Amino acid sequence: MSTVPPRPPASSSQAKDTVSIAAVAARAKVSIATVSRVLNGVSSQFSPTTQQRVMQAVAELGYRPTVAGRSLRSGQSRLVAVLASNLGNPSMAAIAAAAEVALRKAGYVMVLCDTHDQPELQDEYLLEMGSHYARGLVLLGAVDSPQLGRLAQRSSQMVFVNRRSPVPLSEARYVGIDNMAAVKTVAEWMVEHCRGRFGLIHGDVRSSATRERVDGFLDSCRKLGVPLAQSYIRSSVGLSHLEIGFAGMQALMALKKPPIAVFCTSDLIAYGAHRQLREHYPAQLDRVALVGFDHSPLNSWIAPWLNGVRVPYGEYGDAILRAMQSEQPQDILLPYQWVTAASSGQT
Amino acid sequence: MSTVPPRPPASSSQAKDTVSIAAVAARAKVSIATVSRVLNGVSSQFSPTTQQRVMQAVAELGYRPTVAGRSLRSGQSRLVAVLASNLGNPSMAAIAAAAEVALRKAGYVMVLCDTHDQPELQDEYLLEMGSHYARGLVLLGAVDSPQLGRLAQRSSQMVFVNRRSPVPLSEARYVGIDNMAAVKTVAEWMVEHCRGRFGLIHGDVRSSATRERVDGFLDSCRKLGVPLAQSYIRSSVGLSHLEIGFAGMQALMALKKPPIAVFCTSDLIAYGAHRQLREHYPAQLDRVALVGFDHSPLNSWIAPWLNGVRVPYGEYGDAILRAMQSEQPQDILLPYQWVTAASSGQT
DNA sequence: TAAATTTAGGAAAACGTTTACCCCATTATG
DNA sequence: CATAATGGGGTAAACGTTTTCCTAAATTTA
Repeated sequence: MSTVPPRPPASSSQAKDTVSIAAVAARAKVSIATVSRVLNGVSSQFSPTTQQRVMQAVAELGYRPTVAGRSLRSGQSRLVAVLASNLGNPSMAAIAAAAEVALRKAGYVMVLCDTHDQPELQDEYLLEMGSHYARGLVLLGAVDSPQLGRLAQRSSQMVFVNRRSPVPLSEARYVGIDNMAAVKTVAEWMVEHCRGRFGLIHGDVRSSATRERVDGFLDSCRKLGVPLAQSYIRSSVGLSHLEIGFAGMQALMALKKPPIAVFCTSDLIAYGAHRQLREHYPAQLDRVALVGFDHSPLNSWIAPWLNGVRVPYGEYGDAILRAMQSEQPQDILLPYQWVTAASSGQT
Repeated sequence: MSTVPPRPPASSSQAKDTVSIAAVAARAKVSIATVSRVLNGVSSQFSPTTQQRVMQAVAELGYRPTVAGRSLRSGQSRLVAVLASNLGNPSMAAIAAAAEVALRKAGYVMVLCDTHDQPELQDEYLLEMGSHYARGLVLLGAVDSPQLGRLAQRSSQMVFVNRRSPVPLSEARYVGIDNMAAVKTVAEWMVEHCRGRFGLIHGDVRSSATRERVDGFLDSCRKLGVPLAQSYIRSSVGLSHLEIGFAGMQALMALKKPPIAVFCTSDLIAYGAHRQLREHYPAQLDRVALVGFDHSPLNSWIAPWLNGVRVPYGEYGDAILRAMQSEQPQDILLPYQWVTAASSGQT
């Protein structure tokens, strides 16, 4: 890990047609200070003529403040970094897209990074964004890394999404789903529809979201009087969610009494489980109910057989923005929705 | 459209713990010029002791050059903007993710924007990125807009991806698929498997990619002696690809002699078509072959029934980088792959 | 009318880099 | 030995903003 990033590659030549604030000032026959003040709306009032002259010069020259000068002086920027742990995951991509819209509307510019769940890469990005004077850091699936703790008390706001901070922080902003309540709904549905004959396939428990879902689900089952035997709980480390589902379902179907319903802690896991059934247990395809978590809009088109908890990815954007801008650090838990295969038909 | 963007929101206080090049120079007991030169590897050699003193000071202080100062001085930055026309489209998200990895490896930082296919938004982003001294502009589905032409001869490199520049440019860099060759393969397969009994559902022809695919396909069919009747060609404007597929398939199935194979110019359209069959013509579900274009890795898991052209999204990253960095503007056509439902099982 | 207060706007100092221009010491060349 | 060439490294001038002082004019108050 190199401490100092490379300099920008040399370009042909400095574009000299850039119009600076000095040019505007000259054209409007005022000082550059006045131009800056008018544009930033600082200092109570100006004479109407001055204001108008400045605005006209700005319009005529097509002036737009250079970001570098501005941030150098002010020590701030409009950049907000979103560090996703895995952009290949459609749900993360959906959140990133929603964040982009919300940030854009608030005047920020989003920088999107993929940490690939690697602490070194996350650190590299954290440092890089620090040197950009990034206004905010949105961690979409944070991993534990040396810089994470150090940057906690920095001026830029950190927001943790879906996965809580792996290090204890004094100021923790969090956006996510009420996993506990959601899996309680799942557990109730499963108990009602198939007493005792259900299983669980989950992802890596190092993710706080997965942990909450697994623990909450098992806990709810216990409280409902239908505790889950260990052999009906499956996972694997080092595999993708798709493969975890594929392998997990294989193990479950090999049991003496295979489940007739399976809760998968993500849609991707459910896709994998479905493929296992389709390829090796086609007769059971319609008899084993699958429950996912995410419920991408695509599901109603290509995976209508999937029940699950719908996570409102579209609402993440505004929520992230609110969490970032709020004076006091706060948790935002978004409302989820329970979707059954029967009801998912309407778009 | 406001010409001048808002200034960054006021923050609590300027973080004063930032370590500048001056601090490094003081600690190493050299001038700041020397520090800069050592770090940037400019000017042939330094005495080993100097070099070592500087590096040690850098390490001890954890120094990292401030981006604003650097780009203000040099008129360049390591930012590369990717302007996507619709991040909700999984294939665009996939390309963006691939681009991020490639750019990152080359020392760039990706800024991701969603233009929502709106010229005004695209212009806004183009201007914004200009004021960031963006090193490159990657247009992932460009639309025609006033600024697009003006920025052509700018210092930052423009790369058009999948959709060619809507305005004639002297220096056009393009990355995409060889649509012509791909649809020829599709046409041949369809003619061989179902003489004359096939249809076409396509998206908005304002996209050059769609246009190439439609024209190429029809042309290939004609050359193969099986021209396509107008009633077997369907599209709709203003709908999402999913809905276009749904509606298009409905129209095709209502024909006196419905097709037994349908070419959809994108996977999403094929998903929509499949849903139409599933919901309203379940008896035909296994009898009508669908051909898509994209072939997301998810297909083998949840849409194994889909044939199609696989677009190597993973390779877009490197290709975009090459196109951006190459001295001479060039087109890069990536190799595609023909995938049939039968063979898509592996992976 | 003179003094006190407000107001509009200019001059200049930062912000953190890179780099053109030096100067000094050392070595090579005549 | 004198001079030219070289290498190492310091000084200071940019880059384009924002903002702190200040000043001069305009307004209010006594």
